Amino acid sequence: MRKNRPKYKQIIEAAVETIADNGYHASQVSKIAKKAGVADGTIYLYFKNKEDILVSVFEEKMGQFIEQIASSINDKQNADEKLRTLIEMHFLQLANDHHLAIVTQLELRQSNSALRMKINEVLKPYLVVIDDIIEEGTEEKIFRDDLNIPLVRQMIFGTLDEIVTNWVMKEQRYDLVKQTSDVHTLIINGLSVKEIVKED
Amino acid sequence: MRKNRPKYKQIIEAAVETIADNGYHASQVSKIAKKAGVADGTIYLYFKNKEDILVSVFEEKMGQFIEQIASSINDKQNADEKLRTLIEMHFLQLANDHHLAIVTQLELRQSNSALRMKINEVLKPYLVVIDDIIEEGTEEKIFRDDLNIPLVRQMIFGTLDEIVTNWVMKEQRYDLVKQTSDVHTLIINGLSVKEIVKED
Amino acid sequence: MRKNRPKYKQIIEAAVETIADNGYHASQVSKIAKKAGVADGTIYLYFKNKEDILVSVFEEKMGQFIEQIASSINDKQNADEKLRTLIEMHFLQLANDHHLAIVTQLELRQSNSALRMKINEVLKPYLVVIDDIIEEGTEEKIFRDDLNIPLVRQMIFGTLDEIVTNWVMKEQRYDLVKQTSDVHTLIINGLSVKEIVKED
Amino acid sequence: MRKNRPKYKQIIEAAVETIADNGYHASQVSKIAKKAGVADGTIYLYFKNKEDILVSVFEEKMGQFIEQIASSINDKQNADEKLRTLIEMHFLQLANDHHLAIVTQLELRQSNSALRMKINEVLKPYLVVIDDIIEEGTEEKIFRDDLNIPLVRQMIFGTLDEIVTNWVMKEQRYDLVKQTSDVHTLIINGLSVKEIVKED
DNA sequence: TATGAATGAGCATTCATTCAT
DNA sequence: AATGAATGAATGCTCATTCAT
Repeated sequence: MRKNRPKYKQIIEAAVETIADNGYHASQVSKIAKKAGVADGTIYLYFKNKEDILVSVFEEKMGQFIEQIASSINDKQNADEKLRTLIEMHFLQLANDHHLAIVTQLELRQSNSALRMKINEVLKPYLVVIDDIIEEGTEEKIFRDDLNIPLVRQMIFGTLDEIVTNWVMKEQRYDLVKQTSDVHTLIINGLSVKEIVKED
Repeated sequence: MRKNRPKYKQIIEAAVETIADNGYHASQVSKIAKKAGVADGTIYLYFKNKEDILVSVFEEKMGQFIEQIASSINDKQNADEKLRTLIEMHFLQLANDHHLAIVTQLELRQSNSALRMKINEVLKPYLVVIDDIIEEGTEEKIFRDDLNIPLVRQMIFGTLDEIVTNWVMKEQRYDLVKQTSDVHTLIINGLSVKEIVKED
Repeated sequence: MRKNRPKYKQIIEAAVETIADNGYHASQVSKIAKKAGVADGTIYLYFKNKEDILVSVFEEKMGQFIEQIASSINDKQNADEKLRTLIEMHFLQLANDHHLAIVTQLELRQSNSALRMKINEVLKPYLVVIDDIIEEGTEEKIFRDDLNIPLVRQMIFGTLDEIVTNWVMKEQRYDLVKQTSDVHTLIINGLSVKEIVKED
Repeated sequence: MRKNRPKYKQIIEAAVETIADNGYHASQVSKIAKKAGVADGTIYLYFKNKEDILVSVFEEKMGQFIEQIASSINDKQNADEKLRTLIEMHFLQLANDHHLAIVTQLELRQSNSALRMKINEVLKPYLVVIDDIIEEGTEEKIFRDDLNIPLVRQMIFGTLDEIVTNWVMKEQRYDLVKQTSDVHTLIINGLSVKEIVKED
């Protein structure tokens, strides 16, 4: 299988680096090939075309990303803990791979709609993970039972995504992972003053 | 001032339509010129280059967008009402202008990072409006006083943005404005079950 | 009309020269543009694509070629004279334009089938001219009345074409036009010994 | 000798089929190798390069073609009969091998001039056969004694070639061999009305 | 102001050929 | 003898921008 051959991974890694360093539009196939240490033509033994490289980058990296999160969540006891872990792992993984963060948050968004449709497909399993947590929380009576699940999912994903994008655009100058707790609280409790409510 | 000359607005409108109809990458300067009813060269009497057209589109349209929201908020009594109004107006304006929604949520994101930085500049006044609401809510003791304001702003903006993008990608098949209340509740109260707390 | 603008003809001439000098496959668009003294992009203001340049070369040159022959034939008195004139003009014109001879006899034949179909279309009027002569000769009782016209036309065209091609491949080292009379006699009388018949 | 090894012939046959099915330009070496059931690299154990494959195709096929004609002619009594047989065999063989007809009349002509020079070399023995018939006819006083032999040969070959090419381009929809008699008469007697001559 | 013809830099992809196994 | 993965040179076309009119 082509995906197991060493050059496949070499090219994927080279693509991430090239895009992170030069930006999406300046990442010619020849540049990726050079960084991967293969000939231009070799690229086409492993990928159908340039778009296929980019989709594969996303598939490989996001596949790991999502698996990592899914497995970290597995041994958590309740939806609240799972949500906290999801946030933390989301931040942690991108904080640990600066190249990947730049590529996913900034560069790959410049792709045309066809490519972005494919990227959305790759993201679907992540959205399912989020949906499952919401449902579990509702069953555990930790979350409200009248939640509009797609909407909640969009809130969670939109929040995390925007936070990471801001962090990347601020050139990653602060600690992303440290925000986990605040973000978790915001999503769970919202802006309102709970204590006031409790004191009723 | 160039912005008051009739052709300036003609070109801006032509750009929005062209991008909405053809997509970002298929919107050549010549196509925009044709739709605006001017010669290609004329474009360059009003705009420095193609990027300048796109930034100006965003400035003009977002300027109105933000003003509209800011003025709607003005006569609301408290931060909670203001936030609800902001959400509603955000949704309402994009729901009322399909072209604009496609352009801002999908097409303009395909621009390179340099252009996106400039677009972020244009968005700043909107972010200030959000920040002000958060501060006001804190002062009114409606919101918690330990809120991390940039984080909250990112949550609010990221949530709204993601919701609108999903709606555009689902081809605007459902009523966006009807989601206002749910989104407002989510942001104010989060996912947690308040009633249990109240029943203490 | 684009065909009357001076650059159109410049490019056509440059294409003929370039192909004659470098051969069909080594005639890049950029080379043609350079010889025409225009930018590469200018080519595409006058021609749809590379194939369109080549078809146009053939159309222009063959158009003149055929017209020249047709008009020379006009004032000839009978089919025999017309045939002789056709042969002479066919040879004369190619003998007078070495570049054109190389291009039509050798280089343009390397084009793919799609292009050659179009080239055949351009040749059709020439074939009609030949057919008309054959019919006229039959009516004048100069030619036999049982002639298979398409076959005769193929004989005449095939003969002339093969003779010119041989001459081009022999690097045009002998006088092509001088062959007119021999060729004419061959086509009119064939190989057989007429005198024997006459002696009856 | 390489030509006797079984893979040599396999590759030749695969090349003819591939070219007939896909056209000259779409007949990559890898496609020929696949159809021949050998690895790409194996081709280069039997042929110097791609051009060598094509020349060899022509050599093999034309060798048989010419031999067939030469031997059929052998037992004919006079030049007239020999010429008729040559025409008939030329048509018959191509009519019997549609693949070969397409390859020789259309596809192989798309090769560059260098290859066509080599192909012409292969054809030389055929031209000699034609020359011999002409000379014999002259000696037998069947043909005129003032014939320009190269010219006559070009007429004969050009005529046959053009007729076959037309037949292939008309998708071989009529009976080529049935034309033998007409073509023979045309070449021997030309267009002219013999009876007029006789009346002298 | 306005025009629009002209410019020319930039790049994904194919495929004949090689060579380590 | 045979393989087939790897190579890398080579090119048509687009489109943002300019500038003579």
